[in-house]
Amino acid sequence: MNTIDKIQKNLANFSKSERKVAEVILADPPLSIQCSIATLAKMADVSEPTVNRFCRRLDTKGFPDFKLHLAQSLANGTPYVSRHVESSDSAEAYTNKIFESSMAALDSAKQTIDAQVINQAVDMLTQADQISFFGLGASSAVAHDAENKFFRFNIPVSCFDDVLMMRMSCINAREGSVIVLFSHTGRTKALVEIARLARENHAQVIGVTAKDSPLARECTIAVTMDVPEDTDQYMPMASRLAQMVAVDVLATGFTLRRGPRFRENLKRVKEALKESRFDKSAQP
Amino acid sequence: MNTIDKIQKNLANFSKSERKVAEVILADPPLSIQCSIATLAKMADVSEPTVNRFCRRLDTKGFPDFKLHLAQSLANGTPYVSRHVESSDSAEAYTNKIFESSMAALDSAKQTIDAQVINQAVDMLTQADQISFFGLGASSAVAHDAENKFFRFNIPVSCFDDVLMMRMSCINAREGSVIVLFSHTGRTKALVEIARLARENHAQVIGVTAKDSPLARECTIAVTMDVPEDTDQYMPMASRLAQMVAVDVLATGFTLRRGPRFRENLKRVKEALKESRFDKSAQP
DNA sequence: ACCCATTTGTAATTTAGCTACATTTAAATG
DNA sequence: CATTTAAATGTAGCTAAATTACAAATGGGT
Repeated sequence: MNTIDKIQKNLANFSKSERKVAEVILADPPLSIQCSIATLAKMADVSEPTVNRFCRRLDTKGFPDFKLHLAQSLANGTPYVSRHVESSDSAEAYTNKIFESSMAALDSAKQTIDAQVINQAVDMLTQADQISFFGLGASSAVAHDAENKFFRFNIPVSCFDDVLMMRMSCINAREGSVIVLFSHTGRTKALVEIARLARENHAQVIGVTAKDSPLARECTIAVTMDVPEDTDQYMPMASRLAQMVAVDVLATGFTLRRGPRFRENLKRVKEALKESRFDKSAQP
Repeated sequence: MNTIDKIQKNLANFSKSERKVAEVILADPPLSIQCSIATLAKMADVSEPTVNRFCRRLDTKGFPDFKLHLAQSLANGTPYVSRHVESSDSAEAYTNKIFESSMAALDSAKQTIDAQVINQAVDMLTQADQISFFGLGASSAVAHDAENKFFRFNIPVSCFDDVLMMRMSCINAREGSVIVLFSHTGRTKALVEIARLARENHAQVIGVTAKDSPLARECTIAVTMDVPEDTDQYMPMASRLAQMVAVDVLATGFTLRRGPRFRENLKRVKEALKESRFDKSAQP
């Protein structure tokens, strides 16, 4: 798929001259796509047809076609460097890497999320009398974010990042209660128990978590996404982002389902916030 | 940035023939990048130089360069339809659109963030005796997230999403205190006052906020990013994501600065969490 | 209706990329 | 170790694609 990866993978299969071409391209891909075949050949110290043959070996029609493919690999966030942060990285380097890997994670989440499940979850949320958001650790921020979002919809919402409070909340759950649980791994024992407890008390449970995890199995609906977690970091990064975007998706589905009159209400909430702000034109 | 959007936006500015070209391209962008200038001219029923002029009007060097830009726009899921959610959208449609616009927002943030400023902020954070994270509204979730992240570093951290608590915290600030403020607009009056108060009490203030905003001016260091907020939504979405990634960047810079022994400590924190999880192999 | 500015097309020029063939290099076999 | 043969690389010529310069046409404004 990715042309850069493809080149790197085939490095061994290339001939000596072709490898020279590969190295020149890998050294600075963005430069390469601006070069003509002649300049690139000169840079790699090979002949033009060698460059052309190199392109063909990568299943492209020729040099221009190869550049097109390469350009796509370089587009929008697709990192052309290994996206793991190295201890020698400059501020610019790790900043870019983290942004790029975050985008890649969202792309992966997007590709693996099931719109059908989103639809069911939105259904459930729109029919809820009351919505609670639970998250522990890194996911607690996501739960807070969800509370903030759904609070604007003028329905009873609550949010807990504490197991005991979650428990108490579950015990008081009713038929119309919907509980949304955020967990990257879906293996946090406490949360799995919470999910079970909630269902025993007839609440509906939506889990935003890993596929086929213990938590997913305990939920009424499991919104699952594949997020490549950068395990080198010892900190969950990408998963919270994906969960937050999932919240955005659910919130958006919610407003769409509620219709235009409801969106007017949202507008009023936003207007109400304006007073607390400095005017954009005024220079304080 | 995005070439497709650029074409659509400039449709009105184009001349009659140029618009013909634009329409042919928009009708099937993937096809266009495979065409030569001659075939594209024929398809649009214009002359070749007209196509060339069209390309130049979009700030490209010529037709081949334009194709490169177009190819990038088409890459990795970047939608070549407008990414605003419509009320008629299916679950799949709005899910994709939200993920895509989130990625685009991060890309924009990445391009406008200043690594030099990140570096300064990391410097400041590593020298802090104590770090506090403040955020109101949608940014409160970001502040919580930051607290969670920096808590793992085993330094005194706190987090407030309440103006009164922020005030009290500022009054108790000392030389070594670093306060990180999150605000998308940078115009929330309360937060600007907090920043001033903090500085009056000799705390160092890092603002993750909008460029040239009142808040940015009150801070010791302002980490600013351009994030195209989808104002149709009446809810901040993209900005929180960008802020969270900024937190990741700062946290990463922090660990890198602290060196390898420090990272060992992080590993231990992670190991400690394992006990509270279901084993991946065990099927409960 | 005429003039000027803008737009569009034609034809020529330039440049880039590709093909066919020659040369070199390396490998394999007697 | 020599010789043959296949693979790899380069050279030169050719084709097609893109650009430039200029001319024709269109359209607004006086």
